[in-house]
Amino acid sequence: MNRPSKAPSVTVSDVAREAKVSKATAARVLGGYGTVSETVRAAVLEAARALDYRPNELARSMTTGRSGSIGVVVGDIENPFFSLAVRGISDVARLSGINVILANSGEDVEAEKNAIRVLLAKQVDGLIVTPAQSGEIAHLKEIACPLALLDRALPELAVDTVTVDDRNAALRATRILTRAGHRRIAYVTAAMLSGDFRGAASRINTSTVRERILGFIEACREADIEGAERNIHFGSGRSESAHALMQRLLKSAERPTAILASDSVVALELFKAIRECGLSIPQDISLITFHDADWTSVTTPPITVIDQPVYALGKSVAELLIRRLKGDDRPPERIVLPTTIIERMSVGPSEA
Amino acid sequence: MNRPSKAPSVTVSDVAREAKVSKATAARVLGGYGTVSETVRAAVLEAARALDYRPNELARSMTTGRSGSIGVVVGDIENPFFSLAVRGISDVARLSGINVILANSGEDVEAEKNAIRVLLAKQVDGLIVTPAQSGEIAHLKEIACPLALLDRALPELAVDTVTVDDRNAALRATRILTRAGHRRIAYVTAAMLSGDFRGAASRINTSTVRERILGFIEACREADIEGAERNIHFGSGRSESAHALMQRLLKSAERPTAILASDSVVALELFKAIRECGLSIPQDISLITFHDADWTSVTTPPITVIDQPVYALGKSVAELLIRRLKGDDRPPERIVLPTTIIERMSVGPSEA
DNA sequence: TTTTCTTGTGAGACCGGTCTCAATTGTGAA
DNA sequence: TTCACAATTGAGACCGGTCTCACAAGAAAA
Repeated sequence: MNRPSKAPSVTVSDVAREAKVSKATAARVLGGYGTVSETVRAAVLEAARALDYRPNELARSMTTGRSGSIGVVVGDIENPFFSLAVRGISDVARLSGINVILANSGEDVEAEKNAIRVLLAKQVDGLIVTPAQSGEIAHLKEIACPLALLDRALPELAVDTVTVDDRNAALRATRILTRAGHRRIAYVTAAMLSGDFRGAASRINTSTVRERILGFIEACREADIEGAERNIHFGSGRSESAHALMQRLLKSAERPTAILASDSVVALELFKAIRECGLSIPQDISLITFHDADWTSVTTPPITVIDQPVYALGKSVAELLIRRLKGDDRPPERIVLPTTIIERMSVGPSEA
Repeated sequence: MNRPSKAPSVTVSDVAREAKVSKATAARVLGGYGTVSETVRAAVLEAARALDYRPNELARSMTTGRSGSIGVVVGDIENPFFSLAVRGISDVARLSGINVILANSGEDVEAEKNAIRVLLAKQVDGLIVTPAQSGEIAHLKEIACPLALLDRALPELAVDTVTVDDRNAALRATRILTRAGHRRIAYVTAAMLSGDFRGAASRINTSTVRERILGFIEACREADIEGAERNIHFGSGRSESAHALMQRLLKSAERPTAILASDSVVALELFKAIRECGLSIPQDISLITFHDADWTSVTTPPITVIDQPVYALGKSVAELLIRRLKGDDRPPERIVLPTTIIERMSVGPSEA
């Protein structure tokens, strides 16, 4: 086995010769199209078995124009949020006999562009993307095959989109914090901001980020907290700089008494940073995070989370995309899935 | 944008016509092979730009026989162990301009067979597999392209393989437990066992599982613990039945005072089950797990783990496979990466 | 100046399938 | 018995690239 060189693969012609029929006929039974008599069908099948014929999907795709696979571009496959969503996508795809080519953008637009280019060159039938940045979406606009957006909507892009009710989720979560008496509340996200923020949330194009911020600000406003915009911290992923940023935040005189984290990776980093600073949850600081990652229930204290239907998120985009692949041409749909908040033990009353 | 129907894609011929050269010449500059004069090259490039030519990777693959992509079949992409290994693979692949088609086997042999069939039909240049079961490997033997094994070796299969020193790791971890005075120690793994076990570890074909068990038994033997074989529990994944199995284990009269878990997913389930049973770590029960998953350091108490170089594991197999893709034909290599144990707070002295 | 290489280019086969179209045969209807 | 029509089958074009081969032209060598 394992001859790295050429695999003298068996083709339809070989099978046809063996079965003593024309290439066209053999192709018909092997490809499962057209009409063939039972006798001939049996003969061809037998010949195929004898020769151990395996169809060349590439050749098939070339003529049909369909490759039977979809491309998925996510920010970071290591983030359990995406792993789970991808599972949802894969499961649905498998049921339709479609397979998934996965690409990682690392939340970098250039990598994203490149991944899309490669996937398109591979003739994927459709694409599911979690756009890394909001500013640059020209490359998404010019995609000539069905496209669906996962978790992050782009208002300028009229395509199938599945998100969660981020704004409302952020609003409710923040309210839990304000009602516990907190007034110095920070929102910490891994998202990068292109350009300057200065409170103009409407300028943020990525829906997920914008909506959450709007919800956060709204809750703060309800509680008469001013300048909530200043407590929004971008770019807090798993990097060195992010860690430093968190340390600075936690050690500042204006240290927040409560934090809302945009995903479980950020939350875990925050959790560690909080501990490193000798602070404790929820006495010194309260924490709520998006995504009910599996570890959030086993920490001490367990973390209050915004439970997003992540698997369903993946499942839904995949269904939307596949439906479109099958020729459906309704106007683009924007599905918003509901979230629930699981209150655990990481929120305490404000000391201040 | 987004016409789901036909994309009247621009071909080499179109570019050739536009540039007023032959198809062969246009193909030469577009494909980057052969020799072309500067003038003509510029003209073709210009025409390609004007027409927005995008190569059809499929067509290219068909003639060259190489698809420029490798297939990766892992047990469960949701398991952080695999996500991280896949990251390692992707990163290496990207550097070589190769992309990765990912498939999930769900640790099921039939799904694995199917995934491999599909990937092969898509003409992947090589395969990286984490074999789900040890018994059935016929489908792996007959793979006609370079194959590399990730994390699990198969002695009968002479192909490039990268694993960790499972036996030694299990040995050292178990010793920590025996030296703390534990005598009722359980090894809990998600692996399924085909057929009966009855202590004949040598009958287990999957190296990872077998080696760990051997290391575990060896350590028990060193400490004069008899019947360690009876304390090995298979099939403890994330399923309902697994949960029931854990509950039973923890509530039995012969409840172990220490547990070694085969991966972080199993460990997390165990951690929850232990808590549900009203037991505490490390007072009532000690716990060590394979894989330094990120959450293991934030629980109370933090978990002692066997730190596997997961990213390097992925990186190495990918390098091995790609080297072979490039024509290297040395005999198959079996790389064993070292592990280290990170002692945290989940191991205490035995009460018994 | 003639011969021998290079170098650049075009024509056309080929990869392994799908699919159109025409030809052949068999069948029930007229 | 004759004809329209359905069912089967084969021949060959085609998808969009790559690649071999022959040939022309200019450069270097004799």
